[in-house]
Amino acid sequence: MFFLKSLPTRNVLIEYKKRFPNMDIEAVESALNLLRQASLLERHLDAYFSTQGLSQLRFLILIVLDRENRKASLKSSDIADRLDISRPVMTRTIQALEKAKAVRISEDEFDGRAKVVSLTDCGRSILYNSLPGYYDIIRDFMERNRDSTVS
Amino acid sequence: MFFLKSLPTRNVLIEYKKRFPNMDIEAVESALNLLRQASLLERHLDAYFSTQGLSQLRFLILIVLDRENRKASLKSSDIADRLDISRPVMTRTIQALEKAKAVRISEDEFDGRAKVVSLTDCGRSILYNSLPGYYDIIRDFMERNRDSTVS
DNA sequence: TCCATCTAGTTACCATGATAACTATATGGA
DNA sequence: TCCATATAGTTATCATGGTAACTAGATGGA
Repeated sequence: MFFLKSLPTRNVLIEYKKRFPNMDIEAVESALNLLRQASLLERHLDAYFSTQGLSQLRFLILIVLDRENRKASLKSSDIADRLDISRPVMTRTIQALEKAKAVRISEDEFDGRAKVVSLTDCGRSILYNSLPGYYDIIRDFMERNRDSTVS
Repeated sequence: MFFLKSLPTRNVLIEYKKRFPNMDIEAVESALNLLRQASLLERHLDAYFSTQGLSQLRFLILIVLDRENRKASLKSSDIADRLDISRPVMTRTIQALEKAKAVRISEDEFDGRAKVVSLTDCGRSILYNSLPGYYDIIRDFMERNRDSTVS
């Protein structure tokens, strides 16, 4: 989350550059724009997900499972790796998803330490019901922000 | 924070579009790229800020104060508005900054409810010491990612 | 084979965002 | 003037990210 409603004007950046000459004005402008845009989009998505009983991460877990579930169930740690997220967060989140009947957690038959996660029919409907709204938010957001874009 | 290390390929998106025709493939690609890039940059910045005894938000508060402190001290709620952040978070964060001697909190002379926040010399040095490293991270990041850019 | 080391998952705890509900003060219309 | 309502800040609590340290199981070289 990055906030700063009104980004610094170019003049302000030029002032800072006088004192900190290693600053790259274009890079800073693009970076702040990137951070701000992404934070706004994340807020829209988070608000939407919470109406669906989901969160960013829960949604992504369902997406990953839907994408690769047919070949085999995924180990919890594989999902964590793919999502670039810590294992404790993974544990907590898949337990919440299991409680919501969206995933099934079972023992791995080859590795006694591992758990495998698979999507339930219920989980798949939650995901598929949420996707149209998700795509609408993205389309509207990208449309509205086509101009204030990141280089 | 948006994770998903490897974004969906175009083929995967095309598959989803068959089922969810309201999806705009270009928009989804751009949006996921935007979210991923911003999350990576935020991670770099957060890691850097924590070496400086700062956080994103503490840094931004110092920046806002530095930018506008000369004309008058800022009310806590004005900063919260500018940073688009909730007041409880503001309360907690300026109290932490006060404890670190980076800001001074005093009563507003016109409004008995309000508090005004101003940058201390110590706070200004913390900020100015952190800026060169901050600009370096941004420059390097934007350089490395000039190609994988957001439309 | 056996032990050192690695890995999967969990637990405990911290950081930092949010909202709801509270207190104290300000403000404006009857 | 006085009271209803609005606003500033705080407190309590939740959500969701992280790391450190733990348990249990896997693995590979002496």
